[in-house]
Amino acid sequence: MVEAEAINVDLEIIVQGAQGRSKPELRLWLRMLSTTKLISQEIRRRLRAEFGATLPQFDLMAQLYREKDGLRLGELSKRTMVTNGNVTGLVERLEADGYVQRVTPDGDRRVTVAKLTEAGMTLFAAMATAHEGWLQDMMADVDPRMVSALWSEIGTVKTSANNHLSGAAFE
Amino acid sequence: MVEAEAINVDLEIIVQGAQGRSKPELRLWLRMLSTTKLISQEIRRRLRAEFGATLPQFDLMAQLYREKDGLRLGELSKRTMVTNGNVTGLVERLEADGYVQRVTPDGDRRVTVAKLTEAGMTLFAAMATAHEGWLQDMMADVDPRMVSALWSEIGTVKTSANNHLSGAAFE
DNA sequence: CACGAACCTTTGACATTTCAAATATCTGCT
DNA sequence: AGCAGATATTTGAAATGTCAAAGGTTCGTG
Repeated sequence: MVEAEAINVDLEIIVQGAQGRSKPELRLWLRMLSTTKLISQEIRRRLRAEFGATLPQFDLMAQLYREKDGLRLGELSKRTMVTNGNVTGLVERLEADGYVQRVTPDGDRRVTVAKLTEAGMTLFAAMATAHEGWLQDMMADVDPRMVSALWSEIGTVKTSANNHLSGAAFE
Repeated sequence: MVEAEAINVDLEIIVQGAQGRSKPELRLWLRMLSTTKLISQEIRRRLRAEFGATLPQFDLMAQLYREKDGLRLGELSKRTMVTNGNVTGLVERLEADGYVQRVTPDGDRRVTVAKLTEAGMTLFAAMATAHEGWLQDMMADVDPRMVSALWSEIGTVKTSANNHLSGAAFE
């Protein structure tokens, strides 16, 4: 009944829109958005299926994994691009699951530092390996040179966007 | 105290990670993700500030805007890449606000078709114009040729990802 | 026509998300 | 010491998000 190819084609047409009369920047944006959504959802599915974890949890643990001494919640918030209040809940649940530990340093009692536990490190290491594989798999049909080129070009986009944020640039 | 440039640089370093030893596909993915997050958040802020609307609402209305006869909720779900259950609530709220109308066609009573109201069309038209401008603004520092190139290259990535989804490809 | 399979949407349980307001703590200045 | 302002986190309300299960409805076939 339903074939994979038909689905893919539909998705592309659907998200892009039947008409091609939009400005190039808009077209690019819509394609960036649908592509990251597509890949994100696949990663989400696999994280859930294979590790019982969510993508935000994975992201958060990734930051803690490379800072063995832990990070303040505010730092975590910036690095994961997630709001403060959100980090609170994420860390709470990860702590309940035993993957993260919270400590308030003596020097400054306003601060909470989150750190991976042993179990957290073990779990993350496994997830990270799988995660990297999934990405290589999903990008298998993209020429390595294109991967590099894209990395650099998207950097340009990012810088441009960063320089045109409403709150930034001056003040 | 806090300068915009410093923020931007930090963000880049932070999200990318201090070490550059990951596989190119992973690096590209992280950069795609952080860039779309950055732009999404800016669009979200502006939609909220200028129109009191949310990004998912905008996305949903965009689909309805180009299908004047309306769409079934299942279709909406596919096009917005959002789950069925989620669409239910989104449409409910938009209906409560008077921007969308729900109808069950006579032919098939399982189906619900969502349609923009007059107010919905008016609002969306205004948002769409602004939205397109924001994107041109945020991508102002990207060479038009690069915009085109990116559009096409990201298409390759998308196709590749689509062909390597867990559920797709065969069966 | 009846019944089981397929289809479409909703519901319910949770997790994530944002924003704004509230808490708590620290710092600098007088 | 003491207080205003800056910092850091939590909380609360509302929206969005997923998934799985439940509700209806329609369809094909016996």
